[in-house]
Amino acid sequence: MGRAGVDSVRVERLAKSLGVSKGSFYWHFADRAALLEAVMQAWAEQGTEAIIDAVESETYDPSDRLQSLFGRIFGTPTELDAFEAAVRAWAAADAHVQSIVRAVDRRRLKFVVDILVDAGIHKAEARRRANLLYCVLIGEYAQRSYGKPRLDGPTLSSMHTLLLTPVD
Amino acid sequence: MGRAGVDSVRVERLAKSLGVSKGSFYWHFADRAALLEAVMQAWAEQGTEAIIDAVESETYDPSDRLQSLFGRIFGTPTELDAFEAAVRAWAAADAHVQSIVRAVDRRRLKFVVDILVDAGIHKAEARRRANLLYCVLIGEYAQRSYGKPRLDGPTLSSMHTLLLTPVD
DNA sequence: CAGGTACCATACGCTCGCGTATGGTCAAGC
DNA sequence: GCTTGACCATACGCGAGCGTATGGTACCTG
Repeated sequence: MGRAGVDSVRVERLAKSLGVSKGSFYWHFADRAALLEAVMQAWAEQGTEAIIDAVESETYDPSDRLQSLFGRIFGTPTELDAFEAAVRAWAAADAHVQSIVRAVDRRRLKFVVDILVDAGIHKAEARRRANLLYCVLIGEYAQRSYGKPRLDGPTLSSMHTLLLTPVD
Repeated sequence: MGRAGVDSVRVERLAKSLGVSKGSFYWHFADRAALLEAVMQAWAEQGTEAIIDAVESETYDPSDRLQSLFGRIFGTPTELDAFEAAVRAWAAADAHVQSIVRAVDRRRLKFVVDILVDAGIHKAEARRRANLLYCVLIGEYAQRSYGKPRLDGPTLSSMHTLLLTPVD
Protein backbone atom coordinates (compact mmCIF):
# COMPACT_ATOMS: atom_id res chain seq x y z
CA MET A 1 0.00 0.00 0.00
CA GLY A 2 2.60 2.53 -1.13
CA ARG A 3 1.99 6.23 -1.08
CA ALA A 4 0.71 8.00 -4.14
CA GLY A 5 1.83 11.14 -5.87
CA VAL A 6 3.60 13.96 -4.15
CA ASP A 7 3.27 12.29 -0.78
CA SER A 8 5.57 9.58 -1.98
CA VAL A 9 8.53 11.92 -2.19
CA ARG A 10 10.29 11.79 1.13
CA VAL A 11 13.52 13.65 1.63
CA GLU A 12 15.27 10.83 3.43
CA ARG A 13 14.43 8.32 0.73
CA LEU A 14 15.38 10.80 -1.96
CA ALA A 15 18.71 11.59 -0.36
CA LYS A 16 19.51 7.93 -0.02
CA SER A 17 18.62 7.13 -3.62
CA LEU A 18 20.86 9.98 -4.65
CA GLY A 19 23.68 8.56 -2.58
CA VAL A 20 23.76 11.67 -0.49
CA SER A 21 23.13 12.48 3.14
CA LYS A 22 20.13 14.28 4.54
CA GLY A 23 22.34 17.08 5.79
CA SER A 24 23.48 17.64 2.24
CA PHE A 25 19.93 17.83 1.01
CA TYR A 26 19.11 20.52 3.53
CA TRP A 27 22.09 22.51 2.35
CA HIS A 28 20.53 22.81 -1.10
CA PHE A 29 16.90 23.16 -0.10
CA ALA A 30 15.41 25.00 2.84
CA ASP A 31 12.92 22.21 3.43
CA ARG A 32 10.81 19.64 1.65
CA ALA A 33 8.34 22.28 0.51
CA ALA A 34 11.13 24.21 -1.19
CA LEU A 35 12.09 21.14 -3.19
CA LEU A 36 8.53 20.57 -4.31
CA GLU A 37 8.17 24.23 -5.17
CA ALA A 38 11.30 24.08 -7.30
CA VAL A 39 9.99 21.04 -9.13
CA MET A 40 6.69 22.79 -9.74
CA GLN A 41 8.43 25.84 -11.12
CA ALA A 42 10.57 23.77 -13.46
CA TRP A 43 7.50 21.95 -14.70
CA ALA A 44 5.50 25.14 -15.20
CA GLU A 45 8.29 26.85 -17.08
CA GLN A 46 9.67 24.07 -19.23
CA GLY A 47 7.06 21.39 -19.72
CA THR A 48 4.57 23.50 -21.60
CA GLU A 49 6.52 26.09 -23.50
CA ALA A 50 9.01 23.61 -24.90
CA ILE A 51 6.28 21.68 -26.66
CA ILE A 52 4.50 24.77 -27.91
CA ASP A 53 7.72 26.17 -29.36
CA ALA A 54 8.56 22.88 -31.03
CA VAL A 55 5.15 22.62 -32.65
CA GLU A 56 5.09 26.22 -33.77
CA SER A 57 8.52 26.06 -35.31
CA GLU A 58 7.62 22.92 -37.21
CA THR A 59 4.69 23.91 -39.36
CA TYR A 60 2.06 26.56 -39.92
CA ASP A 61 -0.78 24.43 -41.17
CA PRO A 62 -3.36 24.04 -38.39
CA SER A 63 -4.12 20.43 -39.16
CA ASP A 64 -0.42 19.59 -39.19
CA ARG A 65 0.15 21.53 -36.02
CA LEU A 66 -2.54 19.51 -34.33
CA GLN A 67 -0.94 16.36 -35.66
CA SER A 68 2.44 17.42 -34.41
CA LEU A 69 1.04 18.31 -31.02
CA PHE A 70 -0.61 14.90 -30.77
CA GLY A 71 2.65 13.21 -31.55
CA ARG A 72 4.35 15.07 -28.75
CA ILE A 73 1.79 14.77 -25.99
CA PHE A 74 0.26 11.42 -26.79
CA GLY A 75 3.43 9.77 -28.02
CA THR A 76 5.83 7.59 -26.11
CA PRO A 77 5.22 7.87 -22.39
CA THR A 78 7.82 9.54 -20.22
CA GLU A 79 8.27 9.89 -16.48
CA LEU A 80 6.71 13.32 -16.85
CA ASP A 81 3.32 11.73 -17.49
CA ALA A 82 3.17 10.50 -13.94
CA PHE A 83 4.05 13.96 -12.78
CA GLU A 84 1.26 15.48 -14.84
CA ALA A 85 -1.19 13.22 -13.08
CA ALA A 86 0.30 13.64 -9.63
CA VAL A 87 0.43 17.40 -9.81
CA ARG A 88 -3.32 17.52 -10.32
CA ALA A 89 -4.08 15.41 -7.33
CA TRP A 90 -1.76 17.67 -5.43
CA ALA A 91 -3.49 20.80 -6.64
CA ALA A 92 -6.69 19.60 -5.06
CA ALA A 93 -5.10 20.01 -1.65
CA ASP A 94 -2.85 23.03 -2.10
CA ALA A 95 -4.03 26.44 -3.20
CA HIS A 96 -0.62 27.58 -4.40
CA VAL A 97 -0.08 24.54 -6.58
CA GLN A 98 -3.61 25.01 -7.79
CA SER A 99 -2.91 28.50 -9.06
CA ILE A 100 0.18 27.31 -10.93
CA VAL A 101 -1.66 24.41 -12.53
CA ARG A 102 -4.52 26.69 -13.52
CA ALA A 103 -2.06 29.03 -15.24
CA VAL A 104 -0.46 26.14 -17.11
CA ASP A 105 -3.88 24.88 -18.15
CA ARG A 106 -4.85 28.31 -19.44
CA ARG A 107 -1.69 28.61 -21.49
CA ARG A 108 -2.13 25.21 -23.08
CA LEU A 109 -5.79 25.75 -23.73
CA LYS A 110 -5.09 29.00 -25.50
CA PHE A 111 -2.58 27.28 -27.74
CA VAL A 112 -5.10 24.70 -28.84
CA VAL A 113 -7.88 27.23 -29.28
CA ASP A 114 -5.64 29.23 -31.61
CA ILE A 115 -4.94 26.18 -33.70
CA LEU A 116 -8.62 25.34 -34.03
CA VAL A 117 -9.52 28.92 -34.88
CA ASP A 118 -6.84 28.91 -37.55
CA ALA A 119 -8.45 25.76 -38.86
CA GLY A 120 -11.62 27.71 -39.46
CA ILE A 121 -13.66 26.80 -36.43
CA HIS A 122 -15.38 29.73 -34.80
CA LYS A 123 -14.06 30.85 -31.50
CA ALA A 124 -16.81 29.60 -29.19
CA GLU A 125 -16.76 26.12 -30.66
CA ALA A 126 -12.98 26.14 -30.73
CA ARG A 127 -12.94 26.81 -27.02
CA ARG A 128 -15.30 23.94 -26.38
CA ARG A 129 -13.29 21.50 -28.47
CA ALA A 130 -10.01 22.64 -26.97
CA ASN A 131 -11.50 22.04 -23.57
CA LEU A 132 -12.49 18.55 -24.58
CA LEU A 133 -9.09 17.81 -26.03
CA TYR A 134 -7.49 18.99 -22.86
CA CYS A 135 -9.73 16.76 -20.80
CA VAL A 136 -8.69 13.86 -23.00
CA LEU A 137 -5.07 14.72 -22.33
CA ILE A 138 -5.45 14.90 -18.56
CA GLY A 139 -7.53 11.76 -18.53
CA GLU A 140 -4.99 9.95 -20.64
CA TYR A 141 -2.15 10.88 -18.32
CA ALA A 142 -4.17 9.75 -15.33
CA GLN A 143 -4.90 6.42 -16.91
CA ARG A 144 -1.34 5.88 -18.07
CA SER A 145 -0.24 6.24 -14.50
CA TYR A 146 -1.97 3.00 -13.67
CA GLY A 147 -1.00 1.11 -16.73
CA LYS A 148 -3.54 1.73 -19.46
CA PRO A 149 -1.79 1.52 -22.84
CA ARG A 150 -1.55 4.85 -24.59
CA LEU A 151 -4.08 5.98 -27.18
CA ASP A 152 -3.17 4.29 -30.44
CA GLY A 153 -2.71 5.80 -33.87
CA PRO A 154 -6.22 5.19 -35.20
CA THR A 155 -7.75 6.71 -32.09
CA LEU A 156 -5.60 9.81 -32.38
CA SER A 157 -6.48 10.05 -36.02
CA SER A 158 -10.14 9.73 -35.14
CA MET A 159 -9.86 12.50 -32.62
CA HIS A 160 -7.98 14.61 -35.12
CA THR A 161 -10.80 14.20 -37.58
CA LEU A 162 -13.51 14.90 -35.04
CA LEU A 163 -11.82 18.01 -33.70
CA LEU A 164 -11.55 19.47 -37.19
CA THR A 165 -15.02 18.44 -38.27
CA PRO A 166 -16.76 21.56 -39.67
CA VAL A 167 -19.50 22.92 -37.45
CA ASP A 168 -22.90 22.23 -38.98
CA MET B 1 0.73 21.99 2.12
CA GLY B 2 -1.99 19.47 2.94
CA ARG B 3 -1.85 15.88 1.86
CA ALA B 4 -3.56 14.82 -1.30
CA GLY B 5 -5.89 11.97 -2.07
CA VAL B 6 -5.91 8.76 -0.16
CA ASP B 7 -2.97 9.82 1.93
CA SER B 8 -5.13 12.48 3.47
CA VAL B 9 -7.36 9.97 5.20
CA ARG B 10 -5.92 9.36 8.64
CA VAL B 11 -7.72 7.19 11.10
CA GLU B 12 -7.22 9.49 14.05
CA ARG B 13 -8.56 12.50 12.18
CA LEU B 14 -11.44 10.44 10.82
CA ALA B 15 -12.38 9.10 14.23
CA LYS B 16 -12.31 12.57 15.70
CA SER B 17 -14.45 14.05 12.94
CA LEU B 18 -16.90 11.23 13.52
CA GLY B 19 -16.97 12.04 17.22
CA VAL B 20 -15.63 8.61 18.02
CA SER B 21 -12.52 7.25 19.61
CA LYS B 22 -9.70 5.49 17.85
CA GLY B 23 -10.35 2.36 19.85
CA SER B 24 -13.84 2.31 18.45
CA PHE B 25 -12.56 2.62 14.93
CA TYR B 26 -10.31 -0.36 15.36
CA TRP B 27 -13.24 -2.35 16.59
CA HIS B 28 -14.95 -1.94 13.24
CA PHE B 29 -11.94 -2.13 10.97
CA ALA B 30 -8.86 -4.30 11.29
CA ASP B 31 -6.62 -1.46 10.23
CA ARG B 32 -6.44 1.55 7.96
CA ALA B 33 -5.99 -0.62 4.89
CA ALA B 34 -9.21 -2.46 5.66
CA LEU B 35 -11.11 0.79 5.72
CA LEU B 36 -9.68 1.87 2.38
CA GLU B 37 -10.42 -1.54 0.93
CA ALA B 38 -14.03 -1.29 2.06
CA VAL B 39 -14.37 2.13 0.47
CA MET B 40 -12.90 0.81 -2.76
CA GLN B 41 -15.31 -2.10 -2.81
CA ALA B 42 -18.29 0.15 -2.22
CA TRP B 43 -17.16 2.43 -5.02
CA ALA B 44 -16.54 -0.44 -7.44
CA GLU B 45 -19.91 -2.02 -6.74
CA GLN B 46 -22.19 0.96 -6.50
CA GLY B 47 -20.69 3.91 -8.34
CA THR B 48 -20.76 2.39 -11.78
CA GLU B 49 -23.66 0.03 -11.90
CA ALA B 50 -26.12 2.51 -10.39
CA ILE B 51 -25.59 4.94 -13.23
CA ILE B 52 -25.68 2.28 -15.91
CA ASP B 53 -28.94 0.90 -14.56
CA ALA B 54 -30.49 4.33 -14.35
CA VAL B 55 -29.57 5.18 -17.92
CA GLU B 56 -30.71 1.85 -19.29
CA SER B 57 -34.04 2.00 -17.57
CA GLU B 58 -34.69 5.48 -18.87
CA THR B 59 -34.57 5.15 -22.64
CA TYR B 60 -33.58 2.88 -25.48
CA ASP B 61 -32.58 5.44 -28.05
CA PRO B 62 -28.78 5.54 -28.25
CA SER B 63 -28.58 9.28 -28.66
CA ASP B 64 -30.85 9.81 -25.67
CA ARG B 65 -28.94 7.28 -23.65
CA LEU B 66 -25.76 9.19 -24.33
CA GLN B 67 -27.53 12.37 -23.35
CA SER B 68 -28.79 10.82 -20.17
CA LEU B 69 -25.36 9.48 -19.34
CA PHE B 70 -23.84 12.90 -19.85
CA GLY B 71 -26.34 14.44 -17.50
CA ARG B 72 -25.42 11.96 -14.82
CA ILE B 73 -21.66 11.96 -15.06
CA PHE B 74 -21.01 15.53 -16.13
CA GLY B 75 -23.83 17.10 -14.15
CA THR B 76 -23.68 18.68 -10.75
CA PRO B 77 -20.45 17.81 -8.99
CA THR B 78 -20.56 15.55 -5.95
CA GLU B 79 -18.00 14.51 -3.40
CA LEU B 80 -17.59 11.36 -5.42
CA ASP B 81 -15.82 13.31 -8.14
CA ALA B 82 -12.87 13.90 -5.88
CA PHE B 83 -12.83 10.22 -5.10
CA GLU B 84 -12.79 9.34 -8.79
CA ALA B 85 -9.69 11.46 -9.20
CA ALA B 86 -8.00 10.31 -6.02
CA VAL B 87 -8.54 6.66 -6.68
CA ARG B 88 -6.60 6.95 -9.91
CA ALA B 89 -3.62 8.54 -8.29
CA TRP B 90 -3.81 5.79 -5.74
CA ALA B 91 -3.93 3.09 -8.39
CA ALA B 92 -0.58 4.26 -9.68
CA ALA B 93 1.01 3.12 -6.43
CA ASP B 94 -1.01 0.04 -5.51
CA ALA B 95 -1.41 -3.01 -7.69
CA HIS B 96 -4.56 -4.20 -6.00
CA VAL B 97 -6.34 -0.88 -6.38
CA GLN B 98 -5.08 -0.83 -9.92
CA SER B 99 -6.80 -4.08 -10.79
CA ILE B 100 -10.08 -2.85 -9.33
CA VAL B 101 -9.91 0.43 -11.21
CA ARG B 102 -9.08 -1.39 -14.42
CA ALA B 103 -12.13 -3.58 -14.00
CA VAL B 104 -14.36 -0.56 -13.40
CA ASP B 105 -12.90 1.15 -16.43
CA ARG B 106 -13.57 -1.89 -18.59
CA ARG B 107 -17.16 -2.09 -17.45
CA ARG B 108 -17.83 1.58 -18.16
CA LEU B 109 -16.07 1.47 -21.49
CA LYS B 110 -18.15 -1.49 -22.61
CA PHE B 111 -21.31 0.39 -21.72
CA VAL B 112 -20.35 3.35 -23.89
CA VAL B 113 -19.16 1.17 -26.74
CA ASP B 114 -22.53 -0.56 -26.80
CA ILE B 115 -24.34 2.75 -27.00
CA LEU B 116 -22.21 3.93 -29.89
CA VAL B 117 -22.58 0.66 -31.74
CA ASP B 118 -26.35 0.92 -31.31
CA ALA B 119 -26.06 4.38 -32.79
CA GLY B 120 -24.69 2.83 -35.95
CA ILE B 121 -20.98 3.35 -35.50
CA HIS B 122 -18.91 0.34 -36.36
CA LYS B 123 -17.27 -1.45 -33.51
CA ALA B 124 -13.66 -0.40 -34.01
CA GLU B 125 -14.53 3.25 -34.25
CA ALA B 126 -16.98 2.95 -31.38
CA ARG B 127 -14.20 1.63 -29.21
CA ARG B 128 -11.99 4.53 -30.12
CA ARG B 129 -14.64 7.12 -29.41
CA ALA B 130 -15.65 5.47 -26.17
CA ASN B 131 -12.03 5.56 -25.16
CA LEU B 132 -11.89 9.25 -25.90
CA LEU B 133 -15.08 9.94 -24.02
CA TYR B 134 -13.75 8.08 -21.06
CA CYS B 135 -10.55 10.10 -21.15
CA VAL B 136 -12.66 13.24 -21.15
CA LEU B 137 -14.50 11.96 -18.11
CA ILE B 138 -11.38 11.15 -16.13
CA GLY B 139 -9.77 14.39 -17.17
CA GLU B 140 -12.84 16.33 -16.19
CA TYR B 141 -12.92 14.76 -12.73
CA ALA B 142 -9.25 15.51 -12.26
CA GLN B 143 -9.73 19.13 -13.20
CA ARG B 144 -12.81 19.54 -11.06
CA SER B 145 -10.79 18.47 -8.10
CA TYR B 146 -8.77 21.64 -8.34
CA GLY B 147 -11.58 23.97 -9.12
CA LYS B 148 -12.15 24.06 -12.86
CA PRO B 149 -15.85 24.71 -13.53
CA ARG B 150 -17.61 21.74 -15.02
CA LEU B 151 -18.12 21.30 -18.74
CA ASP B 152 -21.07 23.47 -19.74
CA GLY B 153 -24.13 22.57 -21.75
CA PRO B 154 -22.91 23.69 -25.16
CA THR B 155 -19.67 21.77 -24.70
CA LEU B 156 -21.50 18.61 -23.79
CA SER B 157 -23.78 19.10 -26.73
CA SER B 158 -20.76 19.57 -28.96
CA MET B 159 -19.24 16.38 -27.70
CA HIS B 160 -22.54 14.59 -28.15
CA THR B 161 -22.62 15.68 -31.76
CA LEU B 162 -19.01 14.78 -32.42
CA LEU B 163 -19.30 11.33 -30.85
CA LEU B 164 -22.30 10.50 -33.02
CA THR B 165 -20.87 12.00 -36.20
CA PRO B 166 -21.10 9.34 -38.92
CA VAL B 167 -17.79 7.84 -39.94
CA ASP B 168 -16.77 9.08 -43.36
C1' DC C 1 49.40 29.60 7.17
C1' DA C 2 44.96 31.45 9.22
C1' DG C 3 40.55 32.06 8.33
C1' DG C 4 36.55 31.86 5.41
C1' DT C 5 33.31 29.51 2.33
C1' DA C 6 31.07 25.73 0.24
C1' DC C 7 29.63 21.39 0.83
C1' DC C 8 28.70 16.99 3.12
C1' DA C 9 27.87 13.49 7.12
C1' DT C 10 26.19 11.84 11.67
C1' DA C 11 23.35 12.25 15.35
C1' DC C 12 19.64 14.09 17.76
C1' DG C 13 14.92 15.97 19.10
C1' DC C 14 10.35 16.13 17.95
C1' DT C 15 5.72 15.31 15.86
C1' DC C 16 2.37 12.49 13.53
C1' DG C 17 0.01 8.68 13.24
C1' DC C 18 -0.48 3.56 13.38
C1' DG C 19 -1.83 -0.31 15.97
C1' DT C 20 -2.49 -2.48 20.69
C1' DA C 21 -3.31 -3.04 25.61
C1' DT C 22 -6.35 -2.40 29.01
C1' DG C 23 -10.44 -1.37 31.09
C1' DG C 24 -15.15 0.63 31.21
C1' DT C 25 -20.40 0.44 30.11
C1' DC C 26 -24.63 -1.55 28.91
C1' DA C 27 -27.87 -4.85 27.43
C1' DA C 28 -29.23 -9.76 26.90
C1' DG C 29 -29.56 -14.31 28.70
C1' DC C 30 -29.13 -17.96 32.06
C1' DG D 1 -27.38 -10.95 39.87
C1' DC D 2 -23.65 -12.69 37.41
C1' DT D 3 -21.65 -13.56 33.07
C1' DT D 4 -20.91 -12.79 28.34
C1' DG D 5 -20.54 -10.19 24.29
C1' DA D 6 -20.76 -5.89 21.76
C1' DC D 7 -19.08 -1.53 21.69
C1' DC D 8 -16.35 2.46 23.13
C1' DA D 9 -12.44 5.24 25.55
C1' DT D 10 -7.74 6.21 27.34
C1' DA D 11 -3.14 5.36 27.30
C1' DC D 12 0.87 3.46 25.56
C1' DG D 13 4.78 1.68 22.42
C1' DC D 14 6.80 2.41 18.27
C1' DG D 15 8.45 3.64 13.54
C1' DA D 16 8.64 7.10 9.85
C1' DG D 17 10.17 11.21 8.62
C1' DC D 18 11.04 16.27 9.24
C1' DG D 19 14.25 19.71 10.44
C1' DT D 20 18.51 21.07 13.21
C1' DA D 21 22.88 20.84 15.69
C1' DT D 22 27.35 19.87 15.30
C1' DG D 23 31.45 18.80 13.20
C1' DG D 24 34.25 17.41 9.34
C1' DT D 25 36.85 18.18 4.67
C1' DA D 26 38.65 20.72 0.96
C1' DC D 27 39.48 24.62 -1.54
C1' DC D 28 40.27 29.39 -1.77
C1' DT D 29 42.11 33.94 -0.48
C1' DG D 30 44.58 37.31 1.94
